[in-house]
Amino acid sequence: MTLASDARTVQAAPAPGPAGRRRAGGKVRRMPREVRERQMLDAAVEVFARRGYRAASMDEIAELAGVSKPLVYLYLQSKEELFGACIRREAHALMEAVTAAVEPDAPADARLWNGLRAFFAHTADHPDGWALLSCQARTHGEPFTPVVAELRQQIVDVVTRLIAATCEDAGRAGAPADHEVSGLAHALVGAAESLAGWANSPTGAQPSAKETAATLMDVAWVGLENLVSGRRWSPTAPPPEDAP
Amino acid sequence: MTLASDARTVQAAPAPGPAGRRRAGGKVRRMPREVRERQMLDAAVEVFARRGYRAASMDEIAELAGVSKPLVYLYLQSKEELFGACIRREAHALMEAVTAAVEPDAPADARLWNGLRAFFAHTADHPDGWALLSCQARTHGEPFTPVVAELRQQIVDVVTRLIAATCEDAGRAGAPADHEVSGLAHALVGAAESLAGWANSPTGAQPSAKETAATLMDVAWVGLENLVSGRRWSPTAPPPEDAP
Amino acid sequence: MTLASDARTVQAAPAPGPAGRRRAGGKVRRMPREVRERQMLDAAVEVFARRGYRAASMDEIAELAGVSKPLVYLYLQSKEELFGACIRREAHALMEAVTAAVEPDAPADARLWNGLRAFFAHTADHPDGWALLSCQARTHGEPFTPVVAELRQQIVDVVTRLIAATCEDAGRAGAPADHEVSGLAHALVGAAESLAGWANSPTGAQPSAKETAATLMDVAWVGLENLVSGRRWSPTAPPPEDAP
Amino acid sequence: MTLASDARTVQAAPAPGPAGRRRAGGKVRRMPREVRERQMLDAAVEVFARRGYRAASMDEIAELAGVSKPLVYLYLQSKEELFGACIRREAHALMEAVTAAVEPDAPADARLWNGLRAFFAHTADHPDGWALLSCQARTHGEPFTPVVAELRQQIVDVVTRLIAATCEDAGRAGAPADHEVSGLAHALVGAAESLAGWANSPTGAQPSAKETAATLMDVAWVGLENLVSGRRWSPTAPPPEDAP
DNA sequence: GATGAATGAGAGTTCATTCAT
DNA sequence: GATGAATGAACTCTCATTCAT
Repeated sequence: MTLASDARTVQAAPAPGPAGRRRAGGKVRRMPREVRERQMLDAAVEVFARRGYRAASMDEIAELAGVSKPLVYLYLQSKEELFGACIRREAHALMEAVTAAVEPDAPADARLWNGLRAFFAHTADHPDGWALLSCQARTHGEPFTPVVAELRQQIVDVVTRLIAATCEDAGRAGAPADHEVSGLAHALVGAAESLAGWANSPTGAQPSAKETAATLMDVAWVGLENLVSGRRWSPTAPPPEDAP
Repeated sequence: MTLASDARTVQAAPAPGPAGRRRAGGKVRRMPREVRERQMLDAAVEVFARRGYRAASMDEIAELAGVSKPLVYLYLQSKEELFGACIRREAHALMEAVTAAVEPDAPADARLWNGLRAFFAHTADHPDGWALLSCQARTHGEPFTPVVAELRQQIVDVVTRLIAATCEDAGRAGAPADHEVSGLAHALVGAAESLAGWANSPTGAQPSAKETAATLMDVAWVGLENLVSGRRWSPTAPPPEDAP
Repeated sequence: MTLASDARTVQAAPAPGPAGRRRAGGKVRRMPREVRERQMLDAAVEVFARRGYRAASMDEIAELAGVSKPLVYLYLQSKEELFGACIRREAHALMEAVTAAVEPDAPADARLWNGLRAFFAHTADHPDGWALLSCQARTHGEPFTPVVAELRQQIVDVVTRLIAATCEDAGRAGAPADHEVSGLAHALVGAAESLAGWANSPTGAQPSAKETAATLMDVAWVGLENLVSGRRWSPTAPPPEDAP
Repeated sequence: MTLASDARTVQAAPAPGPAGRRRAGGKVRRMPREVRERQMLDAAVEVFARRGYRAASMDEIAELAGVSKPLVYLYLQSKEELFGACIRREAHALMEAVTAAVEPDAPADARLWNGLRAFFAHTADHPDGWALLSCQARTHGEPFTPVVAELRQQIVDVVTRLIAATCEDAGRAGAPADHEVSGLAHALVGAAESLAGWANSPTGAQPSAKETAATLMDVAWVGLENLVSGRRWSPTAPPPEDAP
């Protein structure tokens, strides 16, 4: 699992290198471009997550990255491009983490289980990246909305495929319709998102990724199995049909 | 059910009223403060939802509300207060809608079912309000985040109580621990939120509130029942314990 | 002769008005939009003339106009639009001044004479405006170049018509070809421009517009008459034909 | 006639030279300083002419010259110095071209004629240099204005001497006063400048240097002769003395 | 000698906010 | 009560210029 964003470098103590490469003040200068760029992306993800796209200022990003603003522009062109680069990197990292954890030949429930664990583990490790993908993604009106929406859709698609696979593992009778599967996928992803936020929130029990995944599996898997085998919940005493 | 935001007034042709209340130019003046304020809030919700908090401009809000900018400030103090007022109004309306639909004495599944239906119906009817609550409000580290967090907590609490009630309806054996209940509640709320967004998204099947609620009930209720009776999912072939 | 730019207001002491309209500091606020706009244009013409388009800063313009920068943007949109407005105003004023001085029914030489006097008088009175038209106009690469070029062309066209009229007043024989007339017009305008600059330059005799016009008439009119009647200068001892 | 700017080197494929002076990459290194400097000046003249002083960027100049930016600074100190060097080189080249064409012992009209032809030929051959001298340099109140002003004064002085010589060739009667001569010289130079711009402009007849010079001689020489012999134009019906 | 890496300073532009009528 | 006039502060972005290798 090679995740670009694993190599966080913000504020990280740089490799000392030979004596003389440090200034008296301790600030290392003249890093290779690749390293600087990663530092900037790290800082940008953090600031974008904390403030939102509009409220984030390039000044703050540059300062957090430990470079001057013009350098950010030199390497990453504009605020919009910078944001796009952040989104792409974080989405890619998350997808990598999840797909790497899912063995294609395992049974459906094992795949879901492993995928969920990887998802919760990754979002717990990269809360800022997850904040970017889950919150900023839905903000309307900004020029990058389509990009984010597409990356989010990729995640939903993976889950959709998982559920569809589950259906195929089971018998055919009463299999849910396509739009039901789609709805389920969104429900599952939403539940996972919410749990990720809850698990990472400072208040509360701070459960591990495994516990969180188990909680979700407990409630979702049986429900899924039920659904797949055609059983549905129905109101025992059907409510009056007044509401939409 | 008296929801403030039901009485949308943006751009609506005002009731003419007695002669003399209109100017020659056709613009109605001297509306009662309450009405003006609602107009402003309606406009603000729309603009905030469309653009996001930072990108929304007071100019656009004032223009959409049909009033001058200083009046907006006279009534609502500042952009931040205005946003807070929007959030409070929309949150209150949503809570009202949901709680009004839940009969306290009904069985647990009926309460959940009715609550979900009301939730999906309301969010579908007030997409701007829902966009505010679900997206814009979470983004910013700004001072209104607590308001939204509180609303969300209220909803989670309601659901938590529902689940707890379900547990009590069932026997005691294997009842989930408190933190499990909490996690379940968050999962359920997240699933509902995600479904609401999906159901309202322009792409896709545009299911009715009832269908959406059914989708969620199908997967969640059986899972809940299972959980309540102490059954858990567990990996049939336990994966190697390498991950957290 | 009603020239917009005659009513210069930069730094002008504003009409006092009733007591109480001045602040203690003496700065008058809340002028009608029209007045403020003229102030800004005056300041902009001065700064653009002094620094050139690119080197002129909106800060300096705003300060010279005695207003804040946002007001300049509120009224005049952008630097480019502001420059365009300056060019248009100054070109219009110059054209007005010249055409107003030329009686259409007068003989050709009288028209040229009066036109030149008006030209020199106006450029002497509005050196900044003239600097804008004559210098900035030729700067390449800027987005407004076509506009300035067109306005400059209008001036050349007026002179061209004057010369053509002179030709018609004279007999037909040996009348100069069209492209010769065009060249003459450019030569005359260039001479006038140069004289205007010389007449306004701090060094030297500071001749009046009338004297300047006389100097130009002395050399140009006889030349013109000669040309019109078909006489040309030719090298008495023709130089070897090696040069282009 | 040795004009520095004749040896244009921009983008020119350098003479290969002995093996070993090229790198593997094909880029020639270690050119003699003189050559490098000329390349830079050529590039700078082109970019300054195209964009104007302020809009020209050192990046673009360095790139066009095919060298790195620090090298430009090493050789030419600063943007301002670089611009000054361009102006000086182009001004020197123009003066050389004109003075080389004027035989000191020829009669006055021949000297004027040859000088004008050389002027128009040179400006036509070096449009960028001429653009620099005629437009960019006048605009700015910056420190290189004196350089251009001095060049211009040199030209005016030459013309002034020509006119004075013409006066001496003719009789003394009615010879123009000194300030008249000065004015005439400015008018002539301005006319020539304007014609140079017109002759080089993309629109229009694109006349040759000889034709352009002839056009100017036709109108100016007779005027000069007239003036020298004391004849003046005067309004046949003197206009009312209302204007300055 | 030549250059990739880096920046201080300042540009145009926008916006929430407040007077003074 | 309602508004046209006005601004301080901040933002994105660019550029001439210099190190350190």
